[in-house]
Amino acid sequence: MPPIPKFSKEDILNCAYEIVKKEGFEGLNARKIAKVLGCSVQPIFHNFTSMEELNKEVHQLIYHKYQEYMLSAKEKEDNPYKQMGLSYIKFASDYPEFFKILFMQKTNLNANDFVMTDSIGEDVIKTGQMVTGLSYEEQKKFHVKVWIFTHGIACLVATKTIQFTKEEIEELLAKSIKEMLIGYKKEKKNEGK
Amino acid sequence: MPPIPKFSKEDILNCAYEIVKKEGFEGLNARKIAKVLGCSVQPIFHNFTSMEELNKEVHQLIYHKYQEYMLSAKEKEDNPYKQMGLSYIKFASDYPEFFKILFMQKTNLNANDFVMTDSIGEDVIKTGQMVTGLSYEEQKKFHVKVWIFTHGIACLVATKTIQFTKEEIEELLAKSIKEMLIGYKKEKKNEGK
DNA sequence: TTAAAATGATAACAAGTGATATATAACGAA
DNA sequence: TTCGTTATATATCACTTGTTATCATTTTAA
Repeated sequence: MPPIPKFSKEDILNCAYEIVKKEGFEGLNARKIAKVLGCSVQPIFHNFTSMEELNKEVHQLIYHKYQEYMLSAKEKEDNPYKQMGLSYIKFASDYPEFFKILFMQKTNLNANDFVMTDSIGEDVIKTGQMVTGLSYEEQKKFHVKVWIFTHGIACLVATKTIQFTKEEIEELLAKSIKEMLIGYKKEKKNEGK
Repeated sequence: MPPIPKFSKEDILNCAYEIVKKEGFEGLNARKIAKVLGCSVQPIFHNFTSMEELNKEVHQLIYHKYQEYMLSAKEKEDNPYKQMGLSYIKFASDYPEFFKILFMQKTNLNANDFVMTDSIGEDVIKTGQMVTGLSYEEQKKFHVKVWIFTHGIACLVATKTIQFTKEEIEELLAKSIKEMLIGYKKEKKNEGK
């Protein structure tokens, strides 16, 4: 009995997602979605009870995109630990607005979602151990330092403060981690004395 | 002939500064300033041609506050290079909203203001050399890595993703830089071979 | 063909914000 | 004291954005 919908919930979500990708949530509002889709605001408020609800669903899409990047890295044959850092930075480079939303605008909330927390699962530490040869506890400590460094690069990339090529970043990260590991081991040895 | 002004330009600027300190520019508008000062919006638009102009002046105050932190570090007797990193992080901790405004929200503009650029003056490199004993060119390269790490911590502090004590941060930074330096030197030696 | 159902367009309301027109009052020079 | 100057309050306009009321239209079961 009802007419065939012209604008599905998915259409609207995708449209909103693209807007946020370019302009962040600041650039998102009901009328802009409508304009891009070529409709009125009605289909939006038909499919979502409020803009807040729509924002939440877009936020989930963004988080899924992030997870996609990190999962693909984890599954790589060649040094998945290193790949995760590179993926984190690549995400910041490919989707700077998303990166800012997820990791640069929080104040208190969602501490659980942080890369440090959600990437520090047993498997990540073990993956790291394969590279470093450190004990589990040592790897945990070292991991924090590596992630701080990686996060630093990613933040600079997301804000376009530095504009390194993929190759430059790869070299910078690889070299730095290597050096950090050498220093870490050396200092550990000294402590033992 | 004119009545004595009740609300000076300075009053208004200070009030705006305090609001931005707590809530960022998102929380700043003419009516809120007026409410806090206990006046109408007239004194504001009397002293400033537009909110945009007021925002710019607040932005300058914020940048001055940042410079204050960095200058005080530079002047310290004890390891000014290390103090600069700590000051950068302390600024992020004391004024998270200011830090976000200056270093976490840029897209293209103000690349000149970046810590990497404006802290990489000759004196900073030389200050660093006193600690590391590296050559000028080497110190420059090493400096970038140290600042990326420092920036990483500062970003995490500003977003309250990590809530380390001053002592924990001091130890983390000092240890990490020490390790990075050891690794850097070691790798340099290997390259020489 | 008709009617129920609900999609979508139009228009409008409400709240928030920048900005301004107007009136008032304070202040000091004359 | 009077008057010109101008700081301030009040009220208002303009615009943006979330949201909704109203109505026309579409679609299909009967």
